[in-house]
Amino acid sequence: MQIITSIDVENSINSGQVFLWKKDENYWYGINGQDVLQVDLNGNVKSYQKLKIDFFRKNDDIEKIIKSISKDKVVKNAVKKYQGLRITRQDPFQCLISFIISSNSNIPKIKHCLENIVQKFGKKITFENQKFFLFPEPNKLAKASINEIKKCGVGYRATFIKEAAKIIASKDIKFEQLKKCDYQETKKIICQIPGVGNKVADCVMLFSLNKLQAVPLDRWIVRILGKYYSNKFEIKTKTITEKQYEILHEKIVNHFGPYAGYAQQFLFKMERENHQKKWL
DNA sequence: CCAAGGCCTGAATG
DNA sequence: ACATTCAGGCCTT
Repeated sequence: MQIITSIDVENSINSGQVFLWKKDENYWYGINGQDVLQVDLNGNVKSYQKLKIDFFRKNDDIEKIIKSISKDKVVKNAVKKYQGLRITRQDPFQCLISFIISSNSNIPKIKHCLENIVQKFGKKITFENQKFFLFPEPNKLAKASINEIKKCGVGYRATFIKEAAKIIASKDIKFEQLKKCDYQETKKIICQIPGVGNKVADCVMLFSLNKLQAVPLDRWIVRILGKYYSNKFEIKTKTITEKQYEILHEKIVNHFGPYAGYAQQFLFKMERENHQKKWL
């Protein structure tokens, strides 16, 4: 099989990983913490803060990863069809808040809420002749009132957001430290944050803390496993308990290997496209 | 350890 | 129209 190592920005942005992104004729623009990224169609990134960040994980050995996860026909097809789809390396705080908001919600609404949050609490800047709002720093959301946060449309998640921001602002949890910890240890720590359960934790770990074996098991992935992998991973109930989540994840990593998170992203993309679900 | 119910909100369904 | 249902879950009982 021929593995193409270039990046498909469109597929990567439109795969449920990020929300504060928009496109004009030539570029994608995205908010990433205190930074704004301008990305051309080849995945070349220009940073507002002039940082050299590897947002699309170009430094990953994608050829090795694709080979590693290509364990069955289903992923192989997804990988082939959505070539160039990459896992992103996001600002952890923004990623955390984004996925706390994501729970029991959907992409258009998550995007809407996050846009309200950056407008209300983020710093306004100009980059490439356009106005952007940066993502608010933890301290800013930690000090905000629950009601102010609620006005962004996040509902009961407002308390989670404030408490999460307080934990990060106070440095009780340090993302830079978590990047050095292993999967299990990291998960145990971030699940202590209110509004963060198994699924949200896996999103934060996969998309911002370099844990490529993290596999967010949302409704879609559970559905996919039931549909294409019923012989390998049997799922009896509609909603899976914490224990079942743990066991299932173990089986998945057993099957797909240490880059299982990549496999998950390809499968997720495939099934959502098949069902013509909306992206950004 | 598991099951059930509640939760903000808005778009989609009937 | 208007009421239900549902959506990238989590938390409490």
